[in-house]
Amino acid sequence: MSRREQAKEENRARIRASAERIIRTEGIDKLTMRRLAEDAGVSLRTPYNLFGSKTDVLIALLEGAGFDPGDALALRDEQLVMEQLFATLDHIEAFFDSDEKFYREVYGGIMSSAHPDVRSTNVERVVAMCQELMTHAAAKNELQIDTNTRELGRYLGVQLLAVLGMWGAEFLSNQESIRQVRRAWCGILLQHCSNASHRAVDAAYQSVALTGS
Amino acid sequence: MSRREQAKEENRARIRASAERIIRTEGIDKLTMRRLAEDAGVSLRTPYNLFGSKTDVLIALLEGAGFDPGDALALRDEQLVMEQLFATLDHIEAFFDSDEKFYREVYGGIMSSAHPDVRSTNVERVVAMCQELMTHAAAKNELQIDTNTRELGRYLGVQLLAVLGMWGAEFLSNQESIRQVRRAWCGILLQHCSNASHRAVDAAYQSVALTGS
DNA sequence: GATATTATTGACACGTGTTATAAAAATAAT
DNA sequence: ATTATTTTTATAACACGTGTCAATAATATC
Repeated sequence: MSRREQAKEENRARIRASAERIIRTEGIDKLTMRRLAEDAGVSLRTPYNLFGSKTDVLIALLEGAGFDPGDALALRDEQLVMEQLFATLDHIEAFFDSDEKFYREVYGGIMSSAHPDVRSTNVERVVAMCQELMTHAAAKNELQIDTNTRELGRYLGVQLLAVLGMWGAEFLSNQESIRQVRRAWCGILLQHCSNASHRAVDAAYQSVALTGS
Repeated sequence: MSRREQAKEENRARIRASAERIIRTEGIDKLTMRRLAEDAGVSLRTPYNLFGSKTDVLIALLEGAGFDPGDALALRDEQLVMEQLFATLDHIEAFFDSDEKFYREVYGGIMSSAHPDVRSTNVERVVAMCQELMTHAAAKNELQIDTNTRELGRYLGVQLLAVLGMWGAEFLSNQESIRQVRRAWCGILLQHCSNASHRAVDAAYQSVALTGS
C-alpha cells in the first residue's frame, strides 16, 4: 500500500472511530459532519473525500462491525439448508442483542437516508442469497419439486428486509423482529418443504407458534 | 364554522392543492416549504401554522385522498372476516394502481421523515384494527380455538406495514407488495384458520401460490 | 364602534448535509 | 532536487426544514 493510501486509511479509521464514539456516547442525533470532522481532527471535507457521504460513513461502520444480513445468509453447506436458513435468524438476533442501540441507530440512519441506491443494493444482495439458498434446497430435495425457487427466495429476502426496516425504525424489538421473520418464513416454507426438511421447518414453526389465549 | 376557521380552511385547501400539483408535475424532490408557500401564495410560516410540519402536509394529502390502510381494514361485518381481510388487500392495490407515482412518493416521504411519532401512530392503529378483525374472526369460529388472536393480529398488521414500507421506498411494485403481504398472511392463517374459513384462506393462497419454476 | 383576540406576514436566524474554490501540504515521478 | 500530482485544509456558500419575534391585518367580543 502506497504511502498516500496508507495515510488515507489511517484517516478513514480515525473517522470511523470518532463516529462510533459519538454515536455510542451521545446518540446518532449528535453525529453531524462538522462534529465528526472536529472529533477526528480532520477538515469537514475529508469525510466526504474518504467516504462520499454521511450515509457512507454509517455503512462503513456496519461493515467494520461485520453487520451484514447478506453475509449471514451465505451458504455454509452443512446439515439441511432449512436449518441454516433459520440459524441465520439466530445469528442476526445475537448480533442485535450484542449491541442493540448502536446497530439499530446506525441501520436506521442508513435506511432513513435518501440514498436509494444504497438500500436497493442491500435488497438485491439479500434476495440473491436467499434465492441461492433455495436453489440448493431444491437440489437437496428439501423442497417440493414444483416449487418456484426464484420467487420463493425473493419472498424470503424481501420479508427479512421489510422486517429489518421496521426494526431499524424502532417499531419492533430485536426479538419481535426475528419472530416476525421466522413466522413469515415458516408460513410459506411449511407449504413448500419436502419430507426431508419438514422436521426442521416445523421445529422452527413450533418455536414461534401463535397458540395460547 | 366561524369566519376565521373558514379562512384557515381555504388556506389549507390551497396549500394542499399546491403541494399536490408540485408533486405531480415535478416530483416530491421539488416540494420544498419555500416553493410550496410561494405556489400557494402564502407566507413561509403559514403551512407551519396550519399543518405543523412538512410531514403533516404530506399526511393531509393522503388523508384527503382517502388513503388509509387502517380505514381499509375497518370491520364491515359482511361474509367471512377472512374474506374481508383479503379483500382489503385488493382495495389497497386498487388504490395504489389508481395513482401509483403520487401515492408512493407521498407515502415514502412520510415514512422516511424523522417524525417517529407519526409513523408509530400509523403502526399502532393498523395493528389494532387487525387485532379487532382477528377477535371477530375468533368469535365467528373462523380461527382454531387455541389461537392467540392478539399476537396473530399484531403479526398481520406489522406484516402489512413492513411491506408497505418497502413499497414506499420503491423496492416493490404495487403488485409485488400486495402479493408479498398476501403470501405472508396466508402462510400464517393456513395454520390457524378453522374449517369454516379454510376455503377462503386457501383461495387467497392459491392466487399467489409459489409453484412452477 | 372600540377593544381584545387570533392569524398571517416578513425578515432573519440556526443547524444541517453537501459542494465550491483556492491555498497549502504531502507525496510521487522525473 | 525539481517538478507534477494528489489530498487535505480553510473558508465560504447553498438549499433545506424549522423557529423566533415584532408588526400587521383580520376577525371576534363587548
